[in-house]
Amino acid sequence: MYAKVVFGLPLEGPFDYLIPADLEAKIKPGSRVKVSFGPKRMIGYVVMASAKSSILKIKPILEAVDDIPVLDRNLLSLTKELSEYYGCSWGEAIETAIPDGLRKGKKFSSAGFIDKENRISNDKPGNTLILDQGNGLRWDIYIERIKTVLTFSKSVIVILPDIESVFKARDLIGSRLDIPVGVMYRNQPDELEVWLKAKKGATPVIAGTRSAIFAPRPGLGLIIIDEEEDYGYKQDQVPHYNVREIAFMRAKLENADLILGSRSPSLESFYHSRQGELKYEFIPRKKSPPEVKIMDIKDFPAVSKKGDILLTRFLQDSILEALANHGKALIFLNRKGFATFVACRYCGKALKCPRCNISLVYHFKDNLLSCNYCNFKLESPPKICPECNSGYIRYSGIGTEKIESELSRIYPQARIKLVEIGKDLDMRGADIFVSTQEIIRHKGVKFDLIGVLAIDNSLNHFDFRGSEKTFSILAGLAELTDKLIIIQTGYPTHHVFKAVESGDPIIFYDEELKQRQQLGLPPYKHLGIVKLRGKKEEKVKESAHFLFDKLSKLKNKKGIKVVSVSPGIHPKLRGNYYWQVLLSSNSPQKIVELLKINLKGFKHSGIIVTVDIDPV
DNA sequence: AACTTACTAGCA
DNA sequence: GCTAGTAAGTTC
Repeated sequence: MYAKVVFGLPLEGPFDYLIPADLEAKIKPGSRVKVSFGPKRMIGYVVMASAKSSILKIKPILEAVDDIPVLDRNLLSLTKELSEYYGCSWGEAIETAIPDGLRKGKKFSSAGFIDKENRISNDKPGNTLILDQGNGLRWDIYIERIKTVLTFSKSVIVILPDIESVFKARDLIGSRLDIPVGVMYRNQPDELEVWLKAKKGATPVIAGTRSAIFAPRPGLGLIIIDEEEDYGYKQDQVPHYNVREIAFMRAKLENADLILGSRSPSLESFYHSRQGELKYEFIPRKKSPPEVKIMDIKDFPAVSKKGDILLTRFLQDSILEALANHGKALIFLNRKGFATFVACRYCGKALKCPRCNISLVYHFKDNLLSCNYCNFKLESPPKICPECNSGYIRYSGIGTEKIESELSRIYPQARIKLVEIGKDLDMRGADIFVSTQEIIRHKGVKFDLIGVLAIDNSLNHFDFRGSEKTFSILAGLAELTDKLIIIQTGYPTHHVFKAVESGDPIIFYDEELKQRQQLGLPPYKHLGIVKLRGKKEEKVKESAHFLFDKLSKLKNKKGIKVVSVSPGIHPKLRGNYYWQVLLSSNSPQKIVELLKINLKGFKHSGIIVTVDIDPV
């Protein structure tokens, strides 16, 4: 007998190996094996058994690492589908689906495994999208569905965006259903034990982050993805999978149900619900929505003495009123730091990160300059320009720290607090809170007034998802007050603000879908990005253009549009230069196929090429 | 990816 | 003729 083996390398394979007679009982599809591959010994994964092989110089499998496969049939198929969708090798897909310890060859004991027969559940409501305006009421639906699934002796995976939410979900589900809930995330201290426990079927409900979608739990009946639009659900390394896409695949393979829940679903999921691929449930707001005031900064200037655009008169008065009534106010600004742009007034030279070439942000409290994209920090910022030696360093651009100091100048009587990331929020500790979108993570806090500053940055600054991101932020903020939100903007008629003003999210989704369709963007088209990176700027640029020309000139593009070649969103990041080629198509499969063929012979020295399907 | 082999430009 | 640098090929 022969085994077809793949490796966690960017190599297609599979590679045939001879199964020694004494190992035949142990080696099945999904098994880990030790083999010699080229000059060295490696861990490989059996994907198929075969009675014959066409390879002449065949090597034997040296060792069966485990008694039972690391991946059952469904998970093995899932990794295959992942590799086909995202254009990585099957082996790479397998290695993203198993704990780090197993990749490195750690063994596990098969003691205590029982092959359990799965009962067929006849209660299958189908895949659902919940748009929850009810401040988390969707959790009642989650819990009911989990309860039902458990009565059929089936299991549940609940996916959350971050570890903190995972623990909260564990506590909530655990206490409401009076059951233990397993927790799973990459690099947790007891990762292997948790994985093993799940595989043995010991924890019917597992709460976890992105990677928990690969939990080896048998008899899966339900997958829940909360805050399904979260960008953390997209892996930022190869393979760039999105947990939502994998959840669809896994639910289908395991004949399980999928629930996507959010107060502001992705355009993709909303579109799927419109297409009838997802059932749509809407949970309305419990209380009447807050009053929303859109202040057009063209009509209501918000100019400080120094010329910085800060708070409109109306917002200033509203804060004063809130203070007079002993209320709590929140000032929202999605920019950390004191000054977001530091430059020499004499020669115009801006202080930028040497690795990313992005403006450094000045933090007053710690008296340092830091880069928002890498960990670069400059302690004690220069007083004298490094370029021209003049003493005129100017700080401009507004961050939350600056707002904090500005507020204490305007309201000397008020207690003002900067909301810090990852720390508990003491509502009694201040009258006015200043925060970035971090505040949305704090559940259950309520303000009497929310002022939204410089929101136009997020509307314009990003890619085509700017509106979507902005809407998501504002929907989150709207949950934090029942009274009044004041939004300062230069685009008062924008559909994002119209939707927030009316309290009807559909206004946003309808208009945004219309625009996306007109522009040929997701969810109507799939995008694919070929990213090129390297140490030499000119070489990266050259290679990117070479690839763009090559793809553009192809005769048979199978409905794929070669859209553009451009510098990366961050053209210089952590010492590497980035360029990218953008493709679009109705089918992500076709993009992957085209790139598989055309990147095969594409090798330029010093250039690393990666593919990202459905980038976010 | 990591490694080997083949080839080429630059130099004495 | 030598070598450093790089392009191209291979891994069952």
